[in-house]
Amino acid sequence: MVVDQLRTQLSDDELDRLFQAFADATRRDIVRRVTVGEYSVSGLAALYAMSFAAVQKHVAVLERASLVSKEKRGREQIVRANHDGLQRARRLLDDYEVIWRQRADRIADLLAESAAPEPGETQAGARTTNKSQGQAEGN
Amino acid sequence: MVVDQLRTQLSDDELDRLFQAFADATRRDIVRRVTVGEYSVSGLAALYAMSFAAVQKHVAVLERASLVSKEKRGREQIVRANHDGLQRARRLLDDYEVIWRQRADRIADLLAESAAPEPGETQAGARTTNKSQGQAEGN
DNA sequence: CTATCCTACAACCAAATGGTTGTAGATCAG
DNA sequence: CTGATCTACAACCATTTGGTTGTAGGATAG
Repeated sequence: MVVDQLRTQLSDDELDRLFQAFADATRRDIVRRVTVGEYSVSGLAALYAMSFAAVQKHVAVLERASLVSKEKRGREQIVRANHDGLQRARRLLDDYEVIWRQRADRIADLLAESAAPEPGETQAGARTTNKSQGQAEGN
Repeated sequence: MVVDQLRTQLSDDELDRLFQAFADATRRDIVRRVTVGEYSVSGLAALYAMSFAAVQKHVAVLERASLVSKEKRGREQIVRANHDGLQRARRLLDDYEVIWRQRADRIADLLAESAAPEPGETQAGARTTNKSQGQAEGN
């Protein structure tokens, strides 16, 4: 029951690409727009004060992050939202939320027990007491 | 009723910093860890195969994104999670979700009406019909 | 007091990012 | 066929990012 909150199974690279894709206002705007309607790449490019090639790159970033997909239609390339990517990002943040709440619960438990020094499984290991505390375990 | 889903009122810069902060596996790990327990900066540094200064920079990125905060305790600097930042990120993705669902609803409506060409408020404007479609409006 | 530990910060470097212009291939209109 | 449009991609540039090492200052242990 301890591994359940990380069910999403996204690789580090996928998450890097996902959040990196969101870390730009133009790209967030593109995502919002193609969520509402359909745009060609040039249709999107007309919306922003930058070159066509720049918007093309933004779309490419979103595509690598699985947040949008393109579909050729005649001579245009239609960009549409990929809802799965969005949901995966949400799920990760939800996982953090779950961890946060578990922590709150655990603190409540500790306060309830108040003094029952169950050895070997306390919340220790967090505070860096001093030397030789678990190295490189988490990378 | 159209502005309600963007109640979060986060500036573009804040959102940039927020998502940029999540766009690195080491930083995500730091957030996860300090959500569970308390770590000093050097305690965190001992966990990763990189220099103390590098971890220090990661923590600084998280701090500028309002995802963690530091508190001086003796000669150590304790890093702890800032739940608000996390919640703000979640809320933005939730907003996208709301927009997505509204779009689904609207498509359903259109399919229901099937043919009732209510002028001036159809879903057009999205497809880039051809020339002179709303430029620079969104930036 | 002295040595050690934790932190902060500057300087530097390679690679990635976000933008540009230019060139070239497809597709559509006439 | 010809011209206009939409796209893709290469090359280039400035800035940011993610890492390093080195120096210096404040807090603690002995």
